[in-house]
Amino acid sequence: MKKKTASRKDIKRTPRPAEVTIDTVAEAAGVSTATVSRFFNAPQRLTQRTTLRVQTAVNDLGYVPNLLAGGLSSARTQLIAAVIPTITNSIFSSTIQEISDSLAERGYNVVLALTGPNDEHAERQLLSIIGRRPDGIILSGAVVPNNARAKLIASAIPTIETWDLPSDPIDMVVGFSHEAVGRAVGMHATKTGRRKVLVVSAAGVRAVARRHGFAKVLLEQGFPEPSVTSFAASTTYGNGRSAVAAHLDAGGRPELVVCSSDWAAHGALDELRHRGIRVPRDIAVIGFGDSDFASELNPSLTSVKIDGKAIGQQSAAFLMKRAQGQKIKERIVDVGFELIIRGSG
Amino acid sequence: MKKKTASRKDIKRTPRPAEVTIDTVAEAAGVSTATVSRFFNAPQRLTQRTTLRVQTAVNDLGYVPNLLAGGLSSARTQLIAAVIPTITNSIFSSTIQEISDSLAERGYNVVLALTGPNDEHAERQLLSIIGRRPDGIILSGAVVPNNARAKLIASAIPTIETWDLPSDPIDMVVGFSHEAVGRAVGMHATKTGRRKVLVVSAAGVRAVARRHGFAKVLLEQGFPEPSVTSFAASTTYGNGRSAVAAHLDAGGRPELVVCSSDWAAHGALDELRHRGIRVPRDIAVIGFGDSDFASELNPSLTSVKIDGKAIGQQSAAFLMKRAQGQKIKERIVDVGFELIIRGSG
DNA sequence: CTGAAAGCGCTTACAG
DNA sequence: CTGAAAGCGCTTACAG
Repeated sequence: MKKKTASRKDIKRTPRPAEVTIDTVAEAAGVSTATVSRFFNAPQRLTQRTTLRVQTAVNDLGYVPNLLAGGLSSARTQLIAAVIPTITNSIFSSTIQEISDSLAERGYNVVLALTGPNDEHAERQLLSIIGRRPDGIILSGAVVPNNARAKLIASAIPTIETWDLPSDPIDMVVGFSHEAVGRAVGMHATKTGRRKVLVVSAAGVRAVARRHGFAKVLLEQGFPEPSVTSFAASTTYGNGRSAVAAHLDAGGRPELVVCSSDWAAHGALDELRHRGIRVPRDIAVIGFGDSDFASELNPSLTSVKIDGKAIGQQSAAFLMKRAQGQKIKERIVDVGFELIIRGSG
Repeated sequence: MKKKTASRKDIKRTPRPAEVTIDTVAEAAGVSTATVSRFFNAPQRLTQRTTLRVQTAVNDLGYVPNLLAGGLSSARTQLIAAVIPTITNSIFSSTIQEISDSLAERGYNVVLALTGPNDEHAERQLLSIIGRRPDGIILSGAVVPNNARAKLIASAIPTIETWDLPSDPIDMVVGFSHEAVGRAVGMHATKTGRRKVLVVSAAGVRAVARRHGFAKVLLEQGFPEPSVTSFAASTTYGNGRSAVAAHLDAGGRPELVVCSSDWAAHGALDELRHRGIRVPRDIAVIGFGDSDFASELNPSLTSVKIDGKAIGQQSAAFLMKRAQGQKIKERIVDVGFELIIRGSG
């Protein structure tokens, strides 16, 4: 015996809510779906008359092409993945902003992978990102677990490591040497004769690389090894204040405070002023990042400028070249950095 | 006569680079593609023996499911779109971070739409985002052009407007009243008897709403209308300094400086100290956002705290409810705010 | 618990 | 310049 429901008209499957598809548009315009597709992807191939008819149908129906279907069909998703540790206070924002801005008019969007606190989280994010088959992946400051790294390579998705110069690159690189930054700051410190140094630093690999480059130069010049106060995440204003306060309270008498961010440097400056210590006469302060406020402080802040926007531009250019099937000979670009010496020492 | 190329073996189309697909895995595991699909989406429906076979094949082949195909087929993309003006110095970061974090383990990713400087740019970003058929759209601080707004509504994608309480919501809302924030600050100002006020404000609709709420209370209490220095984008440290400097240089003698961001307030504090003006004795300063450094400043900064993380949590909860097909009765949530009175007045 | 097969909404090589 | 039709890699209602 048939079920009651089986006797109802022709309902076989639970129907999806009707979507305006390319078929709807094609029918309304009296053309084939191929023509509607060309209207969006190769408009120069249509006659004016055809263009007009499709345009009208598209407008009337409010049609928005389904990019999932398009991407699946064409193997181009117009999606760029940005892999960063967190989005909050990210020093990489300018790079991502630039990538988004410069690729937006070609229809690209940026999808985020926030690798977060641990490897499992990072791994899961990376895998789902690979599953979305982006046309490019930008890695900035994120640690890629080994398994994810292998799948990344196997995926053959154009990948750009940025804000660093990895010794064993996955694919393309647009960055600078953190070690070299540390050495440059170290040269400056030794040149100005500041022997006793407090370093306020994040614990990430890149901040540590800067710290090592810095210490290396000091030791080479016969200076004592710097004191270090380390913080798990990127250093904040409060970190700078408290690190300086604790160091001084413990009897430290530094001649220079080097911070892994301008925020921490700002905090250091304020703590020193609060204690009536003169900058740079008694103690010099150096930051990192050359934030918008660095030049506005009193005294203005010596810092290391990284051109995050240029990193974004170069990365976008790399991806567009790959998208056009061009080979890239020089796949590693060192954008360098600039030590900007200002009033703080 | 046949073309030469036509006689070569069976080449009909330019083949794509071979991808490891669900078919590859199914064959290797000796099961159907349906079973492989279930391995990922409904593992509890498989026997242990089957699970093991599929698992092995997946590992051996390094298979990563194509989420475009999955999304197209299931009409669930596991993609959440975050629509914000810019990613640089975004006050909305905490909200997006929270959404990403809380939805990550369910396989969701966040795709960005940076609406940017003008309506055309915003429109294009929104349209391509709609084309990606996200399972939810979070709007924060972005202005949605009318045409895009219509398509958004037509798309039937669950949409949440955040960080505001729009009078004519698109769908769901998780935010607070900027007007009410302004009034609260105004009440505080009148209570403390500060009659002459300088407002340092961004020109965006929300900053302006706060400013209006603020001015309204002052006028109602018989206080004079505040002076206003307005900036196009969100206010920076430098903006705060220069606005205060210009105002004082022009002969202004305010008793209170209200800023549309903590950064500007920080700049205002520094400019006042630089001029030997005591805070809060001579002039009080109030910020907005309760940034991490607000409580660390000297004097500590009075500010308005918005719980951006809570906005993200509530938004994620809304989306998950919708994803499970639940109806939401109360679609507008006012998360409120908190005026935190500290040392600066 | 598992499989065969239809279908998701596009793109594109061919043919005309 | 335009169309018919195969194919992209999945999911899922049915059937067994």
